[in-house]
Amino acid sequence: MKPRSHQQDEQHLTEQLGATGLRLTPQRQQVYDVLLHKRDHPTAEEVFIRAKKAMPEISHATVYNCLDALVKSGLARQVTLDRGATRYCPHMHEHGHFHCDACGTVFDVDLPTQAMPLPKGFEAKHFDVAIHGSCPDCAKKK
Amino acid sequence: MKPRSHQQDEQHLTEQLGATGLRLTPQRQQVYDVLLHKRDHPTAEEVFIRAKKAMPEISHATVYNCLDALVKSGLARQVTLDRGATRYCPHMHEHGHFHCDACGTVFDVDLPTQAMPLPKGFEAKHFDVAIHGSCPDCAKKK
DNA sequence: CTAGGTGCAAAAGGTTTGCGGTTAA
DNA sequence: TTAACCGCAAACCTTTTGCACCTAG
Repeated sequence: MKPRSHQQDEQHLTEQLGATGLRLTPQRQQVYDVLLHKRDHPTAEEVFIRAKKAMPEISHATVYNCLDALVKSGLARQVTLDRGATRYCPHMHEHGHFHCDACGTVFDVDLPTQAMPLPKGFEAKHFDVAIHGSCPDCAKKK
Repeated sequence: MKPRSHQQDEQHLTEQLGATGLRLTPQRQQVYDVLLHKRDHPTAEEVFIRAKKAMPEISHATVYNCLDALVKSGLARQVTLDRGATRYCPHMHEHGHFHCDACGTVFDVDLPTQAMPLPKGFEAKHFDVAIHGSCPDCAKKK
């Protein structure tokens, strides 16, 4: 995956929102920037905290609204790893998430989901794969 | 997978709880019965409602406690399909869940998780695979 | 006797909603 | 002008916790 330039990100954001009938607002731009800047699968609360640094008046409700707008526009994805808060990921191609039980880090992993055989008649639209275990660093330390 | 008889289920329950240092109580037995009886991946609330029919004095807290006990003893599994309530499944071999977006039904599906290639150094303990799409019936109706 | 289990009610996350006010097309 | 959006606060839903009582080992 080739990284997009900042300008391209900006344009992509406007286009994708527009195609969904949504406006580009400073808040949505800010929330998207937060997601792109550090791709560590933050929760809505973490996005809120980071966005608040650049935009102190932003509210929880707006962060949720913006994240929803990004998800609806195909610019971000919700990631559910456990019963805790939903995490967000701006990495849009089909992939899974590896969660290290020891250090808590979430890694993006490519997975051959097309190769997963389903019983006859089932039509899959989206695979949500969460893998729990130890990341290389933590596996070594054990 | 060959189904266990009622008596075998009972014995299995006692053994597995015992091995985890937990007691067999009427409530835990009841909750386990609910899970075994209709394997439709109920939420804790649904388990509560069903258990309450046979045991009207049972409480929410106890249902959560019992479900935890079953999970800890390896008799049931938590299933997370969306941001909604956690579902429970007494089907213990490694498998995934197919969620039909149209009718809401959850299907157990066998998956070759061993075949999923992970980057070097990662050690997987558990795969949590949720697939969203249309089940055969709903796919036909479209 | 004492550790574990139960039921109740209150609290604790995480997320959504209602509403008055603001802004962009 | 009007539909979309914002911020705030309250509501909501799911799950956890504190506590008094009970029961099995």
